[in-house]
Amino acid sequence: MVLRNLPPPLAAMTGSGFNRPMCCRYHLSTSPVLIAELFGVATIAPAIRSWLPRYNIAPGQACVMVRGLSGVAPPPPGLRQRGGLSGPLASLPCEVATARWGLIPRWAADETIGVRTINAGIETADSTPSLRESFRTRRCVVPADGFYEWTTTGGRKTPLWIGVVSEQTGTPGPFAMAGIWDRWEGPAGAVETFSVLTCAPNSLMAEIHDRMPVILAREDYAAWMDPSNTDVAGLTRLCRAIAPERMVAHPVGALVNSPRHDSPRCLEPASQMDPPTLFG
DNA sequence: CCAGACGTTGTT
DNA sequence: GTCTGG
DNA sequence: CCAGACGTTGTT
DNA sequence: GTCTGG
Repeated sequence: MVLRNLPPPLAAMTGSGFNRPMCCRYHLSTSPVLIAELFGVATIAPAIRSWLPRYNIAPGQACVMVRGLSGVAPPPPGLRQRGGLSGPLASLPCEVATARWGLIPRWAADETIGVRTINAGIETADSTPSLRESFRTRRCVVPADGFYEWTTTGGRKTPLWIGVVSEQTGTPGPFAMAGIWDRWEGPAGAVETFSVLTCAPNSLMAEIHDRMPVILAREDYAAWMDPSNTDVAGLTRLCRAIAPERMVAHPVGALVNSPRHDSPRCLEPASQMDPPTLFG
């Protein structure tokens, strides 16, 4: 394999491991309030206001999502101005809400299907029964500050942190993974869940995996989340890999391996010798 | 028609 | 709910 | 994704 | 080895 897009030390330690689900851990340290501000979202669900920064989010856990609201008129531009609402979603009624990672279709007999719907391939999202209705009418974005992937070299597994460079600032910052959601009525009440869409990888991600999460361009947020948008072909076209130049990756320590560890140390760059061996 | 599945990934 | 298999 | 469990009985 | 929990 030719490794062109990772820095040489990173390229040297990546191996061929292409048999895992995609994007199964991620990091969101930006607060929902700031996400709302950056995205131009007017509504924040009360339950999400107590969200604390997370550095190691795993499937099955409560997460943050942004979704379009049906039957709510957008505020007129004047009111938008007075409310200080700007950003890519200022013209679309949206809310920042919470949902569990692992989509449970509304018709499911039990919630066990949720362990297999962490990701949804864009190639089949509009045809497969579990995902089709959500793809057509219940699209969302899942804000993140980074995600993790594991790469195996000579039997040794190394976690990588992967970030996305903001077009505004030129530095890694919050980004939006494309998702779909549903609401399932369970014995203990309603459960809202989501799945992260995946697509074919760009050249950087291809060194690590054969899939990558769909990361939306800011100018596409509103079209993606508009519940009245029925242009399936157009929606599908939005779900393509972002440019590799907009991604950064570095190895991190084994701390992140356990979902019980959830601290800023999970992000800390590790040397390629990490974990240290007896003889360095 | 009913019954049963319904997902991701890749299968080194 | 919606599709496939029988 | 990784870590960790992986059984029986029956149930204040 | 395989499944669940996080």
